[in-house]
Amino acid sequence: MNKTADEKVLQQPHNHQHCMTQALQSAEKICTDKGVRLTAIRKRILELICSSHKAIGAYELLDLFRKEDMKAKPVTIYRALDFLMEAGLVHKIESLNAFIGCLQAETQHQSVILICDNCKNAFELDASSVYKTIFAMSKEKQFTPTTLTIELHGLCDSCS
Amino acid sequence: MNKTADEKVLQQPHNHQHCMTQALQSAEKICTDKGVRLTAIRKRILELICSSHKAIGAYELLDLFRKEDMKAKPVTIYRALDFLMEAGLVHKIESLNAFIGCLQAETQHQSVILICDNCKNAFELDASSVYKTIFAMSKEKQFTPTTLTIELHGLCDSCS
DNA sequence: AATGTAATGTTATATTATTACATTTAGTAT
DNA sequence: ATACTAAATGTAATAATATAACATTACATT
Repeated sequence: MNKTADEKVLQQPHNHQHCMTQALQSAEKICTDKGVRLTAIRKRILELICSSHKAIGAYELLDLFRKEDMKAKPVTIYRALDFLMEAGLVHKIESLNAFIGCLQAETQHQSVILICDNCKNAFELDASSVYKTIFAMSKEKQFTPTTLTIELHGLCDSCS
Repeated sequence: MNKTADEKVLQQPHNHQHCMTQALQSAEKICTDKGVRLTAIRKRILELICSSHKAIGAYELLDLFRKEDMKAKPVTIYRALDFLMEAGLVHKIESLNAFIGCLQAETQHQSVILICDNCKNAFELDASSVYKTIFAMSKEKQFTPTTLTIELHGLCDSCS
């Protein structure tokens, strides 16, 4: 680890404000299309998640959110997370019990999540071919696949 | 779901006693080779895990183990699980917070875990090619991979 | 038998997540 | 505008999963 964790974000420096704006716009569009409501709480929690590319835990989110809404409880966060995941705006990283914002929520995608164990930045890599292979393998075993989770831990460029 | 969950186990009926015997023999061999101790607690917890192919939670294990050792505590189980995972004898299913015995602990393997959401039976499918692809993809992004988790939920042959 | 290390015992607590039910809010129909 | 309805949120409690810290015991080596 010869670079500081935040020296770069993800693979390359980027205008993070753009990520935020993009995520929020996608959220509005997706919710409108689905006919569901992106309420103030849900929107704010999405913003908090998307404020970095680091995986964030539900109780970390709660701490942040409480600064603005003292009466927030764990269930406030979990409800919002459930909604956002259902809408495809947020993904849960199972191996961390933490959450990240999705940068491609409007696009159908099948991805591997790369997780840097040093800086906790996590990002998705499209891996449709891998999905295809795994689904085919499972069907050969008479398995009917539904959800595939692929998480790769390691060190990102900045942290290695 | 037109068959009962236990009508068949995994993909085909099998002599489950053989799985147990095999797992325990592997465990002895692996521990001897590594120079670590398969104590009574560790062995018994491995047996409990391997008594079926269903993913089992730590507290379920605790309940079972307590029938034989009233003074067992959560940490008793977690310590044994840590040991068994370190030895490659048990895998954690991250998306379930549950554990399964490994049927090929002595062999180097890179696998996808197929998890039936009806009967909870889980089994590994070798997927080296998929690992290769994902590792290569990640390296292209200057990511240094360590651990890859692949979990496929769905319905097994018996339950679909 | 004395020693050092690994394993286990014991208590407490941290972390993650859900259930149940009351109340409020927002959209819809009248 | 008003009443109705369903969705969202408030609130309290608790369930489920996991770890920390320190004391004691067992085991292998000398």
